[in-house]
Amino acid sequence: MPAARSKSASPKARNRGAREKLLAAAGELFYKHGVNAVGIDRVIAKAGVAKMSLYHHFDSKDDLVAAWLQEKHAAWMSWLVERVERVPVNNRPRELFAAMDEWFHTPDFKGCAFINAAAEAKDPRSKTFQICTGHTSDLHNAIKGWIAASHPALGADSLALAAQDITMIVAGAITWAWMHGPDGVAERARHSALLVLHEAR
Amino acid sequence: MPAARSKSASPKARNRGAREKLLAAAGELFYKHGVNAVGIDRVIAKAGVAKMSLYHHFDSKDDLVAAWLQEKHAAWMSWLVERVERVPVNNRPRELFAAMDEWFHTPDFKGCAFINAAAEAKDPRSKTFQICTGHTSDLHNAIKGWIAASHPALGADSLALAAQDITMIVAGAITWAWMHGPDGVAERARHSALLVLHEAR
DNA sequence: CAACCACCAGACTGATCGGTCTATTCCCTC
DNA sequence: GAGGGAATAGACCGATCAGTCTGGTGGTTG
Repeated sequence: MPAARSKSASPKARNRGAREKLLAAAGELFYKHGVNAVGIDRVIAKAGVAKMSLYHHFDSKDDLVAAWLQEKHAAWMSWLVERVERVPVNNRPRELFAAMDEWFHTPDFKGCAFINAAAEAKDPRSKTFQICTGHTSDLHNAIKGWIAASHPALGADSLALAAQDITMIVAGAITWAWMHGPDGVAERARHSALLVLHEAR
Repeated sequence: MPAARSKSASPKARNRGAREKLLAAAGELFYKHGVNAVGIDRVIAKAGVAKMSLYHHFDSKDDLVAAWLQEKHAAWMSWLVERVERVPVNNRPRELFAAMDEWFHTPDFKGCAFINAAAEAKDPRSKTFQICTGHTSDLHNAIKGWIAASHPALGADSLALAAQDITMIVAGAITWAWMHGPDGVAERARHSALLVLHEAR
């Protein structure tokens, strides 16, 4: 969750970093209000950046949206992976839901940016939509890795199915936590997921 | 799923039904493209109705959106209830997922209109958002009723929790089916839900 | 017949949309 | 110190946004 603010993404670090400011502002606004509800002018105002700087770094609004989602995807996944994989392999499935619980209680939590963005995408073939489905696919793969490590006896098929089940449970929990509040949601999801996992063979 | 086309909603049935045409057109467009991506002009063009007729029946676009969601909520719930409750009580939990599977494979399926609309709502206190959360709450209650009938030994607390678990699983399945395609998704969700149900006490 | 009412077509408003263009300034590197 | 690239402010474009207003049509009802 905490934003990784380490090094400039620009190859040469001599500019004043309009790109980073744009991505940060766009991220906040798009996540909070939705992609279609936020105009270019509002983004550049929040970023404190000229409009031409935006179109210098990005081809279009869609391109900015895609870049934001790409970045967010990388940040979110690496946060989760780091968070989950610092506990022993056997505890990782439960740790996933501890991480979810923490995330759900973040002050600015507004559900899954990728599910939300996918809901606004005009075309399933758009880059935006592809990134969104890629996000859930990557999450599915990460979960598969974790339960493979904690349940080495599972065959490849059961593994993929159990991982899908758990990914769907996580997706439902995120949606529920956003719409009805975060309390206890991750705990319920963990309960369901561990049942699935326990029963897998 | 099939639209209930029975009687005119207007108290006096002598008009030509611009309101119904508007709700039908708005429903199609809003569900398919998202609320914020569809303008008033497109709605009235599709409905074949004058702009003033829209503002005669609805106060604003938000009001039209709310009316559409209300109507859709009522239609969807009554479809599901009718579908599930025509099988014996013991089969109703599984029948829920048979209904989901059928719905997921509908040609124009684009996920849950209420989850999608909630993602676009500008304010959690808006009427739109309230209808969306109300929708999932009503679904939760319906599920609670079904598992109460099929598992009469369950206490009130376990009942509510199990129903929440299953509602979250359904929500996750809807999202997954929309983003990754409908095949087999309901089957996986049913599997998880029946585990939850079997283990509830 | 006259009043009424739902409905129609379409012009119009002010704001905002995504995006382009010009002109200027700053700073870094040859 | 000259050149170049990244940044700036802000005017401008046509399109579209939600919403208003005028004026007219046709059918129903008193």
